[in-house]
This record gives sequence, C-alpha cells and structure tokens, in this order.
Amino acid sequence: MLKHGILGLLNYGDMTGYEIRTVFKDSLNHFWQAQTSQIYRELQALEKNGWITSSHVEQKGKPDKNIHSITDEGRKELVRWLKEEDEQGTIRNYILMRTFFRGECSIAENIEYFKTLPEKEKVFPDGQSDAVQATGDYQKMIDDPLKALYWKFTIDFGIMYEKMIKEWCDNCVHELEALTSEASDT
Amino acid sequence: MLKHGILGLLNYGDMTGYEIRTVFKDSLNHFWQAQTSQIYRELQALEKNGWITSSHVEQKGKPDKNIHSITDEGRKELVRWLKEEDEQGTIRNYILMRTFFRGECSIAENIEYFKTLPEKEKVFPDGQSDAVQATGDYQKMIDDPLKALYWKFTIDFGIMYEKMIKEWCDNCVHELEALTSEASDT
DNA sequence: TGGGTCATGTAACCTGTTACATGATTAG
DNA sequence: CTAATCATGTAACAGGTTACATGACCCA
Repeated sequence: MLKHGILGLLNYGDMTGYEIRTVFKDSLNHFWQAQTSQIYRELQALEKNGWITSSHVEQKGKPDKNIHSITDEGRKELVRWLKEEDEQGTIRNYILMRTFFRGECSIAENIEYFKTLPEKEKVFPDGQSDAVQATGDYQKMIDDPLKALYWKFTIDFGIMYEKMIKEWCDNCVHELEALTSEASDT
Repeated sequence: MLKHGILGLLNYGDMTGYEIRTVFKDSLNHFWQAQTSQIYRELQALEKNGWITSSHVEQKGKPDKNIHSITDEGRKELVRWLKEEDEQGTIRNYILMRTFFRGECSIAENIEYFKTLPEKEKVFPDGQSDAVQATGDYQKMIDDPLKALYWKFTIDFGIMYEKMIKEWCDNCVHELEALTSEASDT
C-alpha cells in the first residue's frame, strides 16, 4: 500500500526520499503515516520492480540527493492498483480493542475515558482542519483542480470521522451516566 | 495489541487457541482480525512473559488441546494496558489512499467507484448488524451485563461508521456528478 | 552555541499475511 | 461420500516501528 502511495506521489513529479516524507507529513498524515526508514526501503523495492528510476545529484553546501522518477511500467502499475478491488475486512481499530475490555475499569474511570477521547483522537490536531490544509504546500503541487478534489475528499472523510467519534463518545458517556444515576435512585 | 486482546479474552475464562480464534471471528471481527498462525505465536510469547500458563489436555476422539489461563501477572498487565494512553496518529486508511490518487481514473469510473464502495466496506456484511450480534454466542460468555455494554459500544461504533461511509460516498458522488452536469451545460 | 532544516540510510525487532501440513470425528 | 468441526502448528515473507548514525549549513 505504501509502495503505491509513493508511486502516486512520484506520478505528480520527481522527488527525493526526503520530499516524499515531507508530503506524507503535510498532506497524507490524516490517513497514513510513514517512517523515513520505511520510505527508503520501499524506494529500493520500487526500483527493483522497475517502477521507478533514481539518479544521484551532487549538491554544494547540502548533502547529495537521489531524485526518483516514475517509469511507464510504474504508471501502469499505479492504474492497475487503482482499479483493483479494495480488500475487505482488514479493519484494525485500536480504540475499540481497548473499549471492548473496559469492564475491568470502574464506570467513573470509563466516563472520564470517553469524555477525553475525542480530543486525543483528533485527525487534525490543531482544530484548523480544512483551513490549514487548504493553504498548505500541497496546493502548489497539484495544479489540476480535479486532482485536488480527491484530496479534498480525504479531508472531508477526516472531518466526518472526527465528528462521528465525538457523537459515539457522547453516547457512551450518556449510557454510562444513566447507569450511575439508576444506582443512586434505588 | 493482539497480545492484550488475547489476554482480555482469557480474563473471561480459560480457552484453547482454537476457541480464541472463534471468539475473534464471532465477536471482535468488526474491529480486529487475527490469523490462527498469529494467535498461536502470540500465545507462546504471552507464556514467555509469564502472563498466561498453558496445560496440555488429552482427549478421546478429538485432537489433544492446550488450555490457556491468565495469571495474576497477566491480569496486572491487562489493567496496565487499559489505563495506558492511546497512541495517536496511527491511522491507516486503505480507502483514502486509493481515493487520494483517483485523479488518474475518469470521473465516470470514480462515480461508479463511490457508488459501490459502501456495499463493499460494510462492517457487518449480512446487514443484520446488531440483531445477529445480540443473539450470538458471545452473550453466553459474558454473563456480566456491564461487560456486555462495552461490547455493545463497539457494535454501535461499527453501525455509525457504516452510516458515515455511506454519507461520505454519497457526497463524493454528488460533487462528481455536479462536475459532469456543469460540463454538459456549457 | 543550540536548534532546525536538508539529506541520507542501516539494523534489529515486532507484527501481520499466506501458504502449507496433519488427521480424526460427525452430520447431512 | 463429502464437508464441516475440532485442534494443532511451522516457514517464509511482507510491512511497520524504534533506535541509531552522520554531517553541513543557517538562523537566532
């Protein structure tokens, strides 16, 4: 999956590993994170597959860099991957794993847990969500407004997800508080 | 994370690796999947850590089995993990990765993509969602209604997520269709 | 003088996936 | 007779994380 993410970025233009890391942090961070170590490893794999080529460029006053470019084979692979069926049933939700076993903690502790969770689980940490993103560096890279639309879709998703988490947590708190008031009624 | 999931299940009662796999499929499948190979591997690791003990039981007419039990150390570790801060920023969303690069496909293809996506991404495939789950085997295992409540919370999440996906896809379709009608207007 | 940016990576480890392997009993 | 259920795992590989390592330049 990361392989194809990198391939997709290189399809917009040549980049160094370092730049790829930056784009990940600036523009894909709300749905995918990648370590530098993994990026460099995947770049090697992509080159082995013939999906990208790399050229070494010497620089003055800065470290040398390796510029990576997508090949025709790579472009073919990108489109093949886009049309591939999404694999189902690979959900892996950390929050729900911890929620499932929360019976081991007290109700009061869990009310607190669900009250503070939305803040911790924010997709866009600074709360500026689309505003920040819309003025980010990524706009410079995607001149095509159509391509920028799909990028906006991913941000929409993040906003909706954040809202959903909030509603879910509120509901959990309500149900738990109902239990405690019941107990004090009797 | 899987380690602690297994620990949590063994806290409800002794189980074989096979039973753990079954519970995963029946009750945790909507937020976590685990292969048998991984379960057996993690059981070995849990035993090494002293969090569980295992005893070999011979059977007639059936293969022998290994029954795993949580230790006091294991129970301590389970609670420690529950109170641990959730690690942030490890979102990894396959759908959004593919969405991000959809500019490489035609608008018509993408409208089709977002129209069929909700069906493919269903958390509860047969559409019975809570009904099926509420009458499932898991109820037998959790006699404590309070513990069952947290399990219900995870199902609530699944239902809300499914609904959110639907709304998001509908919106994507709308925005893409608006583009095509604009084009035909001129 | 200290921290940030540019720029590269390796090594070890942990976690998850795919494929393979065995074999008896039981229900339809 | 055949498929499902019970019950165990190993091996190889793929993907992700953590820690380490280097070094110059620029700005405050």
